[in-house]
Amino acid sequence: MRQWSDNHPKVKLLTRKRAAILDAAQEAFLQLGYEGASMEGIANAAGVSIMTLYRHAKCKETLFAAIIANVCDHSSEEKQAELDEMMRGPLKDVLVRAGVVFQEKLAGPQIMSLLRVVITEIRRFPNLAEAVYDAYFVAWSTNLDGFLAQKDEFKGVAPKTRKKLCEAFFSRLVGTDAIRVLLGMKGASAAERLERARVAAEELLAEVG
Amino acid sequence: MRQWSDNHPKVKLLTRKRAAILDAAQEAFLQLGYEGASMEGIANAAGVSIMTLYRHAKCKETLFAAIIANVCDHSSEEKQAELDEMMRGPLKDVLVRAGVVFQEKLAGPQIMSLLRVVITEIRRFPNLAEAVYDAYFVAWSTNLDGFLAQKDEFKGVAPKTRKKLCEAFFSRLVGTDAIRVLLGMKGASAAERLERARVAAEELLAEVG
DNA sequence: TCGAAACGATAATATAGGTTATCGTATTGT
DNA sequence: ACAATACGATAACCTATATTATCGTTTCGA
Repeated sequence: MRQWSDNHPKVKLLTRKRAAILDAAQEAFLQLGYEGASMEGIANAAGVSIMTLYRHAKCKETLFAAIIANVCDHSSEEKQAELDEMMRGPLKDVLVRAGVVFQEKLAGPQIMSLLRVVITEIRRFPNLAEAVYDAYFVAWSTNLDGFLAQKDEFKGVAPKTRKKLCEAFFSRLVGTDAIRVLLGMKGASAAERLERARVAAEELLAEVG
Repeated sequence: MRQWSDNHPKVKLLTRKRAAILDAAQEAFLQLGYEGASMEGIANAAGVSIMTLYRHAKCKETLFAAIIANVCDHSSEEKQAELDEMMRGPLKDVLVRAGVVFQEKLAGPQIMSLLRVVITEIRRFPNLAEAVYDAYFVAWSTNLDGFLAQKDEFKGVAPKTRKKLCEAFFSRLVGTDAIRVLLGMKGASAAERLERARVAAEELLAEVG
């Protein structure tokens, strides 16, 4: 049987054991980190023996890399579906809504766990960092850029400028709140996030009259 | 001889061995993280034997906690000195200058290493996170607040409002740049940081006419 | 100078966890 | 049903590293 390191980009779930291992490993790595998660613990959580775990995954490192890559891919895919529903209504409402959701997701356990574990392991897995950044921050910016490109208000804006505006929009929404949540402290309130999104939206729209 | 866990707040450097251990431990922990740094490695780097290391530090955990606390204290102290020189000239210039320095220090190796290691170890050392946040972000905000309190432009501003404005000022300067640097990616350019500081300064000053 | 305290070298202890080997059983596809 | 493959249980191996014990030597203050 082929191992995950052989078919790198897409991890196929051939059997239910494979899926169980994938789930358990993802849970363990995101929850406990690379060093904190043990192969034995992952095997137990998946309901398989250690040997079965090793028959599917070459070693801990490749398993970890496959899991993180998989989480990034999955994150990008499901974002696309959400965005279609989010991008309806008046332009400013869309921006504010997107800004709030962006902040909530960023402070949520999924992305935060991902950021923490990848930040911790930049030495061991230098290439994963950019993948995670792309999967969240670049993805949001790119999606908003594609949306704005179809709006009349942005007909006269150069693509490069439009891209910069999108990046600045989301960059403005990070703030010390992201640091606070990364440090395990309580994040901003819903009201604060809404207000921040409003200001960022107004700032963006001010650029196009 | 007393150990560091006995006199918690201030770690006195009684002997040159103590200082060497403190330096080596700080270097190792910030560079390699808590798990990545070994007691043997610290002892070697300090030029002492492992036994001497253990005679000064009760265990690895207390050593780590003492080091991080010490770094936070030292960081706050030296910030005060820099600020006195920074806070001269026209108000807007001061704000822009402070904004740029804040961003540069934040993206610098000192603070970034500190953030990374504390983010990694929030489970084991839950109380250190807030100490680090206070030592950098709260300290900057508090210092700016104290400075603005003496300015005529802020005579009519309520202290609570002024405090919020300071927090918002620095929060605006974090952005995705901080995440990028935490992930080991290249940060913003000097020009981008200057421009961001300018906008944040204008936004702050707009609140007081 | 003298005795107490600090120091160094070394070894031993203890634990944790990644990885592999073996061998017998269960599952599965044809 | 049968052969190939997957699976499980167990043990063993190996490494790294925190921590302690011992004992002889050095340093330093009174």
